[in-house]
Parts: sequence; structure tokens; C-alpha cells
Amino acid sequence: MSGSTMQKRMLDAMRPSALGDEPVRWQQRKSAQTRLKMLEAAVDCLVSGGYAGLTTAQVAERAAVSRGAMHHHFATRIDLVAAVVDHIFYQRIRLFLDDYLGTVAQRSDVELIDLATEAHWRSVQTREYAAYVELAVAARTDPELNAAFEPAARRYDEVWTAEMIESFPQWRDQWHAMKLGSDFAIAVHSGLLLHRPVFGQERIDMVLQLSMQAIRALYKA
Amino acid sequence: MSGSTMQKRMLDAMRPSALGDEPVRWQQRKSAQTRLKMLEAAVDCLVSGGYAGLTTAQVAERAAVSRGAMHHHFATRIDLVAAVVDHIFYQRIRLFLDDYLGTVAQRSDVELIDLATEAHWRSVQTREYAAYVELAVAARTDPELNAAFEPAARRYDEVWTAEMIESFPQWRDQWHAMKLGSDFAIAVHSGLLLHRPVFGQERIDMVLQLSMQAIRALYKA
DNA sequence: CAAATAACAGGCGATGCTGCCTGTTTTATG
DNA sequence: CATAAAACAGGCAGCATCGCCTGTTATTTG
Repeated sequence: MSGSTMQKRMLDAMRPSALGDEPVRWQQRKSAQTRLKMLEAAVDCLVSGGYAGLTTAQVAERAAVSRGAMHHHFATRIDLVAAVVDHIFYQRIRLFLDDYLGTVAQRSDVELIDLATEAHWRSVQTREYAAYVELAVAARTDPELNAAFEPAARRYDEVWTAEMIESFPQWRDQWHAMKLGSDFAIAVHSGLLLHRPVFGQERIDMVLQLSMQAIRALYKA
Repeated sequence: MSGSTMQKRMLDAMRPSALGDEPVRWQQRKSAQTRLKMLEAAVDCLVSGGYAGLTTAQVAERAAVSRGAMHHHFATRIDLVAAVVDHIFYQRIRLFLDDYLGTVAQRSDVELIDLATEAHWRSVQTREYAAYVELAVAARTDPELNAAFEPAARRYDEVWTAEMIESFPQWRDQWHAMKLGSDFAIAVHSGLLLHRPVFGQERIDMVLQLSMQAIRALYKA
């Protein structure tokens, strides 16, 4: 299984429906470009102001587009939010793969788990993950957001699981352990991120080390 | 070290300055009662509507007090928020101790770690922890809130650490390991809470089991 | 080249929140 | 009992945001 095949399959599975084939018309290209500019501005708003800071006026200002253009692409705020949700999950997959696949060349099987775990820890420190956390937390108390968020989150989880089974056929007989290790890493890393301001780097590193030991022990058993 | 002594010491360390000695005047008692009613209403708002849902109007309505009474006790919204922060940390300590100390009677030393870990997992499933998460996440993007939250969070962490050393003198020589286990449990549990809607109970239980093994292994080493 | 359509610009009223303000009632004090 | 002070009630202006609306420009198509 080549890295590029894996990358293509996962990205296809998570690609927002709005991003179909590459358009040829100038208008459509410009439109898609403006749309992307607004989505990136929305991520900026999420990171700097949280879900409450994701307002149509703020996004329009950051993206340097008029409120009219905003309304043309996203009729209501929740339409924008739904697009941002898809965009964030897509970017999370894309950025993780870019990072991880750049490290796996010429490595042995056992090293891959460590590399994947380390890549995951790096991935939670990105602005995209910060935006994801804002959405995930806000979705717990906002039914409209949750209606867009939870299905996307479930699909992301399914793609993640399926890919793990496909990409590591050598461990197919113990994929339950792989899934457990993945869930474990996800929980530890996001929890560490939440408590980072209080814990500080030193205690973070200690917990990361302990977690890695637990994951390695899981594969030996 | 008796449980009640430990309980008193920790609660004293985290008690909000507003809660001094028990007042005797009717007015002051009524005032403190109203104040508490507003703080509890604020927690309700946090849990059901997130930090953005913590508005002065909503809190006043839930607490069934006028906006004038609200303003009398908390001149500005941020004053209310700061009081809520202290209230939440105090309640977290109080509820955890109520739970944990109710389970430690007649138990051996090694069991205490398991019991404390289980009590901690229960504590993150309370409405008070849900409110804490809302505040912790919002504090990352709201400087005013962070100015009230981070000092309180650090103090909570210090009280927690100091108490661990005081309460388990038999393991004083390996308190670094204890601290690491505590940090680890905190990270795993809060991370699991965030991903609970996607993971589901079964995978949650698996990760909890794996985490407990890692903690036990930590104490054997 | 003309008609149609897509992309974009900006304004308006409604809504909800905040801070402040002026009264009213209840309790404490000399 | 009179006065002060605390606790509480409710209203009003300022501000930001949202959804919707009417124009304007640029591109496509017959």
C-alpha cells in the first residue's frame, strides 16, 4: 500500500461535497476561491474568538469581502458553520497525512506506531485542532451546530478506523488493540491540550512518555 | 490522617473569599442566599448554553431575581463570571471529596489509588465539570475570563498536589509517580469526555481499563 | 451584441445583551 | 421612632449581530 493511495482514499472520503472536480470557468474558480477565503477567515475567528466569535460580520471583515458576498455564499450563519465543520475535518485529515506520510519512509513496522502517535500529538497542536475543539465543545450545547457536527465527527471516526485496518494489514488480527491504542492516544492528547496552561510542558512530556509506554505494551500483549 | 481533616483543609484552601464566616444578620444571610441562587443559575446557563449562554438576563431569569438584584450583587458580567469561576472550583473539590471519602473506609493502601481514579472519573461526569470545561475552553480565547480562570485553575492544581502529598505519607518517597498518575488520569478522563459522543460507552470503558492498567503499573515500578 | 445569470456591494429593521439609572421595600442603628 | 443603609425592582439608551432586501458589476451564452 503506497502512501499516496492511502492519502487519496482518505481525502476522497472526507472531501466536502462543495469541493467537486476542479472547475474551468473563471467565475466558478473565483467563487470557490472566495468561498475558501471565507472558510479560512472563519477558522481564524474560531481560533481567536471561539465559537461565539464566529460571527458573519467578523468573518466577512477578516476575509475582506462584503456582507453581501457572505450572504451570497452562505445564506445564514448556520450554513457557514456547517461548511466550516466539513472544512475543518477535511483539513485535519489532510494535514495529518501530510505530516505522517512524510515520516514513514524506510521505517520498520514497530516504529510506525510511535511515528503515528507522535504525528497525532503534533496534529492536536495545530490551529485546525483548536478550531475543532471549539466546535466540539460548542456542539454540546448548541443543537443546530450539533446537527452538523456530530455526523461529520462520526464519519471522520469511521474513515479513521477503516483506514487503520486497510493500511496495516500485517496487524489485521489485532486491530481491536490498534483501535484501542488510537482511542487512547486521542483521549490523552486532547486532554493534555485542555490542561496545558496549568500543567506546563514538563508534566505534559511526562504524561506523553507514560502514554507511549502504555501503547507499546498494548502491542506486545 | 482522618478524612474530615483532609476535607476541611482542602475546602478552606479553595473557599471563595465571599464565603467567609457564617453571617448572623438576616439581610446578609438573605443576600448570600440570593447570591448562591444566582451562581447556581449561572452554572445551569453554562451547562445548557455554554459560555456564550451565560448572559446576565438569562441568569437573572433562571434565578428568578430581577436584573436590578443581579446588578446589585454583580455590577458587570465579568464580575459574575469571576464569582462563577471560584464557585465551580470550590464545588469540584467539595463534590469530589464527598464522593471519594465515602468510599475509603476500611480499604487497603493499593485500593485507594483505584478508588481515587474511579472517583475522579465520576467527578468529570458531573454538571460542575461540564461547566468547568466550558470555562476552560472559553478562557483560551477570552482574555478577561482567562484573567479570572487561570489563577483559580493554578490554585486548584496546587491544592490538589499538596493534598496528595499530605494525605498519602506512606508513598511520600514516590510522590512524583503519584503526581504523574494523577495528571495522566486527568488528561485521559477529560479527553474521553470530549470524545464521548463519538466513541460511545464501549470504547470509553476499554480506554478506562487500559488507563487503569497504566496507572497500576506506574505504582509497581 | 443582447439577454440572462452569477458574483458581489451595502443598507435596514428586529432582536438580544450590557451597563447604568432612578425608584421602592426591607432591615439595621442611634 | 427617625434616619441611614442595604437589598431589590424595573426601565432606558447604546451597541452588536442577524436575516433579508434592493442595487451593481462582471461573466456567460445564444
